[in-house]
This record gives sequence, C-alpha cells and structure tokens, in this order.
Amino acid sequence: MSTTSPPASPVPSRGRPRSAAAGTAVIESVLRLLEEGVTVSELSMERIAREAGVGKATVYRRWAGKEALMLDVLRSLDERSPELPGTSVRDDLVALLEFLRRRGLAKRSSAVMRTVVAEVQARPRVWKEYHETVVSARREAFLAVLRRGVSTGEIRGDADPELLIDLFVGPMLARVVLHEWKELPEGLAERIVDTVLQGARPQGVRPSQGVRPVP
Amino acid sequence: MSTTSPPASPVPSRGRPRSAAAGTAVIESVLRLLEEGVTVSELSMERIAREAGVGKATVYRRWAGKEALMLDVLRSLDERSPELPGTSVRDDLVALLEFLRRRGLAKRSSAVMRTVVAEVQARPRVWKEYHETVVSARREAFLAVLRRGVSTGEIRGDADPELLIDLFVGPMLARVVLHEWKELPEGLAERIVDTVLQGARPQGVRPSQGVRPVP
DNA sequence: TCAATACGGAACGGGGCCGTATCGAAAGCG
DNA sequence: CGCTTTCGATACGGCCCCGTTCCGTATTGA
Repeated sequence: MSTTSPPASPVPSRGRPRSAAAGTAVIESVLRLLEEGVTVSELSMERIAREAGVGKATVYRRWAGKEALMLDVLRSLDERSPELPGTSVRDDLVALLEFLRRRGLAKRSSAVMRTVVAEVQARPRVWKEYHETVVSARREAFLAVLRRGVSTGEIRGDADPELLIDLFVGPMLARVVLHEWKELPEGLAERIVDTVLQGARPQGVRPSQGVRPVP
Repeated sequence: MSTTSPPASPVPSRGRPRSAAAGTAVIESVLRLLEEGVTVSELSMERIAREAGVGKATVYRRWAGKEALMLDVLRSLDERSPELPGTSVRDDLVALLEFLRRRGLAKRSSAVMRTVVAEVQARPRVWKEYHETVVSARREAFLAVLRRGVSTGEIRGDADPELLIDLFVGPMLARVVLHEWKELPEGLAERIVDTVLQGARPQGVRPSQGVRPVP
C-alpha cells in the first residue's frame, strides 16, 4: 500500500500548509473502521473525523464528500504485483497466488473488498476505482504468465485464459468470501496451482462416460 | 425460494388473524431493495414499511428489529439443490454448477450475497444464517458427488475435496463478485467442470521443470 | 353482539448525520 | 513583523430514522 494519498484539492501556496498527518489519519481511520466490520454506509463523515482526531472541516477541506474520500482510500490500497521467479510458469503462478494469499490474510484488504463489493450496484464509480486499482492489474499479471505458458507448451493452448485465471483465483476468493473464518493456509497456493495444472481426473485415465474434450 | 416465511412471533388465536400478505410484502420489498443495490445499512425499517405499503407497527409486530427481519429474509431464500442425472460424476457436477449459474444470473441472489457478505464482520448471526441456508447445503451436495467420484475412480483420490469444491465454485463466484457486469454465459458450467477434470496442462505432457505431484 | 386483535396511518421524543459557519490558536511566507 | 491559511472544536438548521403509542377501521372467535 502506498503510504501517501493525493490531497485531491487545490492547495494554495500562501498561509499555513496543510498537515499531511491529518489527511493520513483520516484515510487510516477509514481503513481501520472498515477492518472492524463497519459498512461504508455506516461510516459517517462525523464519525470518521472523530475517530481520526480531526475537525470535520478539515475533512471537508480535502474531500468534497464521502464518495471522493472513498476513492482516495481505495487508491491508497495500490500495491504492486510480486516479482516472478521466472523459473517456470508453475512457479510464477505460485508466486502470484502466494502474494494473493498473504493479502487475503490481511484483514484490511479482505474487509475492504467485502465492503466495496457491497457498494457495486449503488456506487459504480467506487467500484470502478477498486477494479482498476486492485483487480485489473492482478488479472493482467496472470494473463501474461498464462500466455507465456501457452507459448512454452506448459499450458494447454485450447483453454480459455480468462477461465483459467478464475480457476486460480477463485478458490482463495471463495474461502475469503464464503468461509471468512477459515484461514488461507500455508501451501494453499502450491496446491491450487498443481491441482489446476494436473486436473482432478486420475492421471492417464480416460473415463468411459460423460466426458467430452474441452472445446 | 420458499414462498412463505415464519411469522417469527407468537400469534394469539383470538381476534383478527395476521395478514399473510403483509408479512410477505415486507420480505419481498427487502429483497427488491437489495436487488436495486441498497445496502443493508441503508435499509431503514421506515423505508421498508413504506415501500411495502405497510404500517411500521405491522413490521414491528412480527419482527423485533432489523436483524430478526433480515434473518427471515435469508431463510426465505432457501432453495433445494437440483436433481442429479447420476449418469456420471461429470454430469452431476455440471448439473450442480448449472444450477449455480442460473442462481447467479438472478440479480436477486447475487445482490443478496453481495450485501450479506459485507455484513459478515459486523453481524455474525446474519452471516451464520446465510451460510447455513445457502452455502452449507451446496457444499454438501458437491462433497457427496466428489466422494462418489473417488470411489468410482472418476476423481483422483489424493486431491483435497474441499479444494476441489472451491475450484468448481470459485470461477462463478469470481465472476459474480469481481466482474459483476459480466454474465455467466451458457455453457460455463460444462467448461469449468471439464477444465478442472482435465487440467490446464497439455495432455500427456510431463513438463520437465517446476512441476511436482499433488501430495 | 362483543371483546380481542389486526390493519394502515400519523404522531411522538430522542438521536445522529449532513454540510456550513465561526471561533481562537497555530504555522507558514515575505 | 503582518498576512494568509489551516488547525481542532463547537454550533447551527434541516433531515431522516428509531421504537413506541395512539388513532379509526376491519376482521376474527366466543
């Protein structure tokens, strides 16, 4: 997560400069509250200011309203993709998923995801920001690895890359979203990657009924 | 979805009986509002009653508060698992996923899932109800099919069944949660099942590097 | 017929939040 | 040093919601 966030308002050069600490405290408070399970709708500007130890006017001086503030909160979550070992497609996939696992373990990011997800229908701009900040970059990283895998022969060329991404990401998502109390155990990344690569069917077996090739 | 919901309050046998229509209208309104993207926190009892065309007292006569009402709303979502063809494990899995796909397409259920997911941290009882009403039964159905598959040799015996379930369910979940605008296209169920069964690796190929067997 | 309970509607006092304004103090610049 | 702007704090009018209570009316069992 980047430590600073854009002031998002014009800053005159005259007079007392704005306190960076105040702005940070606000964003940090929002994240902490979300982490504690507070819904975005339950987050009032008053409460945010109160918890941040900041005057309400200070908040409104930087952000036009709650939506603008939330946008900056999401932008503050920007995190780079991990470095890939490059030894094999399998190892790169494991690295990507392991990164995701550690993020998913962080209550902060899973809480933010949960609350943002709920706002999808009502606040398209918030959702768009989250998608561009968090989701898209991750997908691109996976896609690049998969494309390389196809060209090196490590990945089937006739499989839908989008579907494969969802196959890799889906299990951790399912556990965070549907079984939040469960942890994402160490070694889960490897198990997902190896299972997807290898398939659920016994090796070398061609079952007689009901099986069609992937188109 | 079951059409009726428990009154959740003692009903005296004397006097005018409670109108079933009123109670239904309330639950129906909550579902419709959730469908429109309203967060649970944004749902006020007043608004619910107003939209249901019902006196506020009528709502409070049946439910002690919003949480109790939400619990009954979730209970109203109870839906049976589909009948399984039984021709093969593959076809049974496709049937389960196809059922899920149709549900996911229904804005109602995905909207409810989204909003409920956001309440996880703050309202454990609501989450528990949703999990028992929706999630657990689905998991059991998958588990039964997978166990049968292991015994018939259609599914690897050394794979973690819980992980396999998440592999089957995860992709649709990912699309509904992370890419809500995308539809769940026809044929997705088959593609997921076949890809998971077959694996992402080219058939018959034993890559030289980085691949370890699933433990 | 009558007592009991339901209905939709309206009102109650209490509380929180919104977005703005104003305060005295603080912190920069020239 | 003044001038400007921000700081945290407090207060404002207006709005919505909570949970309860009271209407006048409707619908049941005794």
